[in-house]
Formats: sequence, structure tokens, C-alpha cells
Amino acid sequence: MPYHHGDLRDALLDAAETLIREQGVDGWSLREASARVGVSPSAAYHHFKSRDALVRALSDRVLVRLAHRLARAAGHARGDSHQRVVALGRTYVRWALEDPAVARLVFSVGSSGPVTPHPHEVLVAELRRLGLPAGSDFVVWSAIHGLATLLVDGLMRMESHRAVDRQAERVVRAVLSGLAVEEVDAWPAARSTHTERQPG
Amino acid sequence: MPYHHGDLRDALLDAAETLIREQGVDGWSLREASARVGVSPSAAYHHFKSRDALVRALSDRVLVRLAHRLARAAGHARGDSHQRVVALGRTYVRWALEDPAVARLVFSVGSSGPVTPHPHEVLVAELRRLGLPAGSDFVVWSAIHGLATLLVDGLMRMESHRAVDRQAERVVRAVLSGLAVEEVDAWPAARSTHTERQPG
DNA sequence: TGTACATCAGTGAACGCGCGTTCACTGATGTAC
DNA sequence: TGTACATCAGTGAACGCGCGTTCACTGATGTAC
Repeated sequence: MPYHHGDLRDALLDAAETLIREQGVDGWSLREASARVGVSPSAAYHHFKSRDALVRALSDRVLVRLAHRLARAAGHARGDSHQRVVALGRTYVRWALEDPAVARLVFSVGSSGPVTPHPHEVLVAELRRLGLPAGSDFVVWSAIHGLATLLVDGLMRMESHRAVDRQAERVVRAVLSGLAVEEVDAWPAARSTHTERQPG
Repeated sequence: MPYHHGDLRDALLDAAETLIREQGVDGWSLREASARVGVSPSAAYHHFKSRDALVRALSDRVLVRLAHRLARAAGHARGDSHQRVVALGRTYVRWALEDPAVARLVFSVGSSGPVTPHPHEVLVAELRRLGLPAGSDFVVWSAIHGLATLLVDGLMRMESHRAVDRQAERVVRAVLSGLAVEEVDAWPAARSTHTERQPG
């Protein structure tokens, strides 16, 4: 075991992520993560200002990975014009269910400042392709995020992975159809964490 | 100060709720709640099996109150046929934003067994009035719950209360319009926590 | 190529903390006769 | 109406726990000359 670890920062993030996956959002500690990596608890402070800073860094890292996965899913989609957004929604929900504790972390922490790419950006890009006005993203995001959190938190339960996929599709299609029908005047001004954009 | 409190159970729930409101979901402890009530930490164990049991009882209590509030809001709604569901959505989101920490608790804990009335039941009843098929509730619930959680967790931000209300309305209207347009075959089977109902 | 030295990234002991839960107890209340 | 007694709902001290963070330190690395 060399005195210098080499990549302790990433190793700590990995350990924290694994512990969260195994023991839940609150089931990990700086001390336990350090122990897993084989390093003293104080070593972490050369890489993170505090426990909280580590959590935020982890959330950022997970968001970036998710954004890539979403973009890939949209890219592979085939079928009607809504199919790319359906793929996005399905992927978002699947991701949350595959790794519920980590998803809960990300949902509650968000990103600390700008993160690139950001899942929200990916969604915005897809809706622009459909010709939907700025602001639609917040409607679609709500719907799919709601499904994801209800499932992750156990407030809604579904029989099978297939059922989850179909429900994600239903939700996205319903919202997209509805957006096409509804009037577009007077969008409320909203912003997401990662950008200060103000949809008109 | 009499030796017997009289209604310690409720007093502890009140104290816990206040502490959560003041200090966040994890910012309270059995000990602190007991201290606020003016009782020793062990007294709580004559009323709750554990800290966790207290949390669940609190969540149940809050859910019942929310359900009443939702039903009242729907009852007061005037306007087109969708207006009652719009009122439901607006009330749900307002409630979450007024009391974000408590809402987070409820969202993460849910109900322990059957709770009457349950917010979900209220929604189901309203959608039935509209002639929407069983299962629509899970689509509408997703959308409105998503908006609520995104706002509560700070992932989405809105300028004003008015903007929040309008966004809630947009989301509900988009989903209802979409549900009217979409095909109704092959609804995924889903259940919510408080009931074992299986929408066809 | 070798050496002096600054900087970086670890160690490990200690800090104070508040927590949930248990236990043997006791004061207050209610019930049977 | 009074008394004996079971039950209920408190007390308070103690338990063991793991936590985040700090501190003075030291071993390893890299750089200047």
C-alpha cells in the first residue's frame, strides 16, 4: 500500500456511491468511506472541504453520467417524432429505479452550480427539435420526474419493469399531446438549478 | 406541571412536526421533541415503539390533513370541468411549498398502511367525475407530484406564488388534454401505498 | 546527476457531540368490593 | 364512602455508538540549481 493513493478523490466518491447504494442515502459516513478506501478519516479533508462538499461533488458526477445516458437513449430512438422524448423519459425512470438511493441523493441535492452536460439540457434540446416552445420542458420534466420519485419512494408500485416502461411512455405521450393542444400564452417564468435561463 | 401529561402522544407529534418545519427533515430527534414538550426522552416509548414509528404516525396525520384540504379545494372550484382537478394540483403544490420540510418527510415516508381519507383517493374521485378511466390518476399524480418535488427540492425555481399556481394549472391542463387524446388500451397495472387497487 | 528544500497527501489520536434505547423506579389514576 | 391494589404514564441515569472535524505530525514527491 503506497503512502500516496494516487486518486483518492475519485476513490472516495466511488466508495460513498457504493455505500449509498448498499445502505441508503443516509447510510454512509465520511469515516466509513475512508475506511473502505483504506485511508484515515482525515485524509478526505485534503480533497473536500467537508462531508457536504463530497456529497455535492458526487451528485454532480452522477448528473453528468445521467445526461450522457439520456442523450444516448434519445439518439437510439426509432419511431414517431415523440419517440425520442419517450426514450428520455423511460431512461430517466429506469435509471432512478436501478439505483434508487443514489437517485434520491441526486434529487435532493441537485447540482452545485453548472454541470455539463446536464440532464435538463438534454431534455430542452429534444423538445426544441419538436418545435415546442421554451417552458414546455418544465411540464415534461415535472411529469417524468414525478413518476420517477413516486416509484423510487415507494409511493407508487408497479408489477414489472415492462409496466414501468409503459407507464413512462404513457406519461410522456399524454403530456406531449396535451402541450400540442393547450394555449401557449403566459408561460410562468421558471429556472432550473443548473442555469439561469428564463423561458419567455 | 402535572405528572401525567394528558395527551403526550399528540404533543410529541406536534413537537416533531414543528422541529422538522424549523430545522429540516433530519433536524429533529426524539430527545429534542421530548425536551420541547417538557418530558423525559424515555416517556415517548410509552406511546411509540421507536423513533421510526413516530415518524410514520406523523406522516399519516399530515396525509389525512392534506386529503381534507384537497377535497375542500376541489369543492370550492368554479369554472370548466377541469377546474376541480386544477384546484387539486394547485393545492397540492402550494401545500408542499408552504411546508417543504414536512412535505419532504411525507413524500419519503408515505403512509403506514391505510389512511382515510388519502390524497390519492381524492384525486381518483375527481378523475372519475370527469369520466377518465382508472389509471389516469397515476398519470396526473405523477405530473403534479413531479412539479411539487422539483420545487420543494430546489431543482426548479419560480419567481412568485402566482407563477407556481399558473405552472400547476398548465401541468394539470396539459395532462388532462393529453389523456383525452391518447389511446386508453393497455394501462400498466399500478398500485399506490394506501390501497391494493389494481387499475384495469 | 546530485542535492536542498518546498509542497503535497497522507497518519493517528483526540475533541465534543447528540443520539436512540434500556432499565429499574415511582407517582398518579382508576376500579372492585 | 373508604380502602386495596393493579395499571398506566411518567422519571432519570446510564448504555454504547459512530459521527464530523481539528491538529500537529511525517513520509513521499517534484522542482530549482
